[in-house]
This record gives sequence, structure tokens and C-alpha cells, in this order.
Amino acid sequence: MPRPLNLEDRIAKLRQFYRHEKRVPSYSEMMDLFGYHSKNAVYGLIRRLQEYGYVTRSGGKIGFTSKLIGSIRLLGAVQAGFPSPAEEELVDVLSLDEFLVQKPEATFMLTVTGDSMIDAGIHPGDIVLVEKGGTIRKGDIVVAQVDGEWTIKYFGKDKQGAYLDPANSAYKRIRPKESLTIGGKVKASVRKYAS
Amino acid sequence: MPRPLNLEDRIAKLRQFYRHEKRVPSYSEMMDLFGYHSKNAVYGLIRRLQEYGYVTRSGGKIGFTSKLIGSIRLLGAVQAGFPSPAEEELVDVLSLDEFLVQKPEATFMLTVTGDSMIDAGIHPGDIVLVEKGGTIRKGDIVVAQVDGEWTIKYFGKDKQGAYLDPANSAYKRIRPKESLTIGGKVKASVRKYAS
DNA sequence: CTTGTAACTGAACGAACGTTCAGTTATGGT
DNA sequence: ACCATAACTGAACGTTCGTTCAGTTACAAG
Repeated sequence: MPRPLNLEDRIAKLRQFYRHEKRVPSYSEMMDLFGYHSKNAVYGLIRRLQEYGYVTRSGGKIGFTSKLIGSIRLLGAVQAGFPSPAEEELVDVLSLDEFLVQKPEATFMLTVTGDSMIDAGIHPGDIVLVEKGGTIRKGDIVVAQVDGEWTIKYFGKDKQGAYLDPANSAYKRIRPKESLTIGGKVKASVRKYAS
Repeated sequence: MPRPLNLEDRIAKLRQFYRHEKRVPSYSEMMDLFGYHSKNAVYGLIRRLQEYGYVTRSGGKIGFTSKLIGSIRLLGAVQAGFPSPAEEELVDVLSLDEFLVQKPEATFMLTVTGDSMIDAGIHPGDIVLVEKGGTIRKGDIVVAQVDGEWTIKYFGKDKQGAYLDPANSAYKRIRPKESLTIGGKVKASVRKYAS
């Protein structure tokens, strides 16, 4: 067998470079980065990384996938415990953007006000990712304008027409008197803790 | 006044290119992309984009910032309503990764099991972003191993020592009998809706 | 210890890169 | 209608790019 090529170090260094420079290093820059003395060494390494899905190539140019750019290490099994530094190499890396957003050009961020969805675990101050367009189904959480005011509620429909349900027993079902405009469908909710 | 240069179109096109190719286009590629007949036109455009914080430059090479790469359009004022297609130009764009993750190399994703934090709006099936290391303060939500088992709870401390509090009245305060290992601090929680 | 193999070296190549310069064109304000 | 101004054209430049090739080196399995 030939010499082993430890990808882990190299990948870590590429991540580091990208975070600093916000761009993909050139072959000669990678030469320095990895301590190679030949550009062809880089060439081979990149081909490997491409096989494993870390980089893409188009038009003789290199692009990094979310496996390199992404910032979150995903842990498959939860109850299995927490990773020790030694076994961290195995986990997959992804980007939250890619994970949560399917249509970037149609997705917005909204800060939630009011407690009408609190039983659905959506608290005031939470952030909600809303996708415009697409079909709305019964049971979807939507951002809607009823009679001039914007709210976030469960969407429903029956023989009397469309209605909006809060997730809070203190409020009751809303039936639009005049107008109902659906702004979009809630695809995800996010809460950021201060500390 | 000289000719106006409509940045919006160009920025949209750069976004599109980046999503497809996962890399920054070269000057000549941008020439085609924007319909220019001179590379110098691109040169000037890039200088503008750099001023506005869309691109970075290092070593004669271009990098895209999260303003270009990011996938979420941020709406500052919520109750103000939903943006019409016409006014969408004004809003800022950011990346969820950058927004939620401060230390990418120390942050993990965990899927929540169990309902012990349900009153804090953390439901089973939710995803939690955990940052390893750093100081833990009273009131922080932590991922911890008590007497061999991993859980997610509020962290607290008094004269009897450290304890863990659930956010569910059906469960009660936990005091570690033998061991307590803090895996990390919960920095954010995320829920993704299926549809 | 030998041998197969893939990681690497080092040099070379044309192509494409980002940048510069002098000049032209379109546009909004006066 | 004119002018100031910045967007743009078009050509040129040295530099650096990604790729190729023939040859060398280090490792692991038999």
C-alpha cells in the first residue's frame, strides 16, 4: 500500500482558510497550506476531496460544498451520548441554511410577537422562517393578514370557508370578515439564546 | 450625473451563479453574466460591491460575504407587515449559520428526545445547537451527563452543589449522585416543519 | 525483505486571470 | 441644451492559474 493521506487535517485547514478569507484557496496557496512542495500533490488531493463530496469543479475552478463551508457538525444518534474529541472525525457537517431553507429566494425571517402560538412551541421573540408561494394545506402554520392585521396561526378550511386557529387556549378561532391574505408558510422556527 | 448602475440585478445574478456553481465567478464569467463587453466594467462593479460589503478581496482574489451567500432575507419590523415584491430590495440578507453559530468548530447539532424541556418551548424532535466549552452560568440550558445518562436541562447551583432543572412540572429537580458532566451549552433551538 | 501502489516531486505548458490605461458613451442636474 | 460624471469599451500587460508528464519516495501487505 502506498502512503496514507490524512484528509482530516487538510479539511480542517481548508475550513480555516475559508473562514478567514471567505474564498477558495488556489492550488499554490494550498501547497503552502498543506506543506507540499509540488502543485501536483494538491491536484491529487483535490481529486480525492471531490470523490468524497467536499469540493465541486466547474470550468477548471474549484468550489467548496456545504461539507466544507457548513458550520454544524451533525450528531446522528442523540441518546448515544456526546462525542469525545477523538471520535469527532466521523460526524457529518452541514450548513443550517441548506438544512432549513429549500427556496432561498422565497424565504424570509420574521421575529414573532404575541403569544398566540405558544402551545405550538413558538414563543414571542422567536424567529420564524417563512416561505412565500407554494400550496397551503390544512394544518400548516401560516403568516396571514386578516382584515388588515398580520398574524401567525394554524391554517384551516371547512364548508364555511378558511379560518385561522391560534395555538393558545386563551384565544379563539378567527374567521376573516373581509379579507384574508396568506403571506407564506412557516417552514421552521428558531430560538436563539442570549448567552 | 453619470449612468446609473443597477446593483440589484447584478447581485441577484451573482447569487444565482453561486448557488449553481458553489464558487465565485471569474471576471470574464461575470462579463457574460452581466452582458458587459469589457472586463474593466466588471472591475468597477466589483469595487462597488466591495464598498457595500458584498464581496471581499484578498490576494487579488474575490470572496463573497454572507450578504451574497446567505439565504435568508431579514425583515426588521415584523408587525409592519409583509414585504411586497416591489420593496424587497431594501431588506438585508444573512446566513443562518453566521446568525446562530459563533464558534463553528465547537458547535454540534442534537435532536431532542423526551419532553422534559417542553415548557421552555423545546419539544421532542426539535434540534438543538450545542456549543462545547465556555463558562456555564445559572439558568443556562445545558446538555449534561448525570450518573451515566445524557439529558438536556436548565443548569443551576446552590450551597448543596450543582443541580439540573427540567422545564416540565411533571418532572423534578435532579441532583447528581455520582457524576455530572456538562457536554455544552444550548445556544439555539430549531424546529423544522415537514411540509 | 521484497514488491505493488499511490502519495508525492519538479519542471513545463498554454490559457486565463486580475489589473491598468486611454478613450467613449450615456445619463441626470442645472 | 449643455456639462459634469461615472459607467462602460477595447486593448494590452505581466502574473498566476490548473493541468500534464516522467520520475521518485514512502508505506503496507505478502
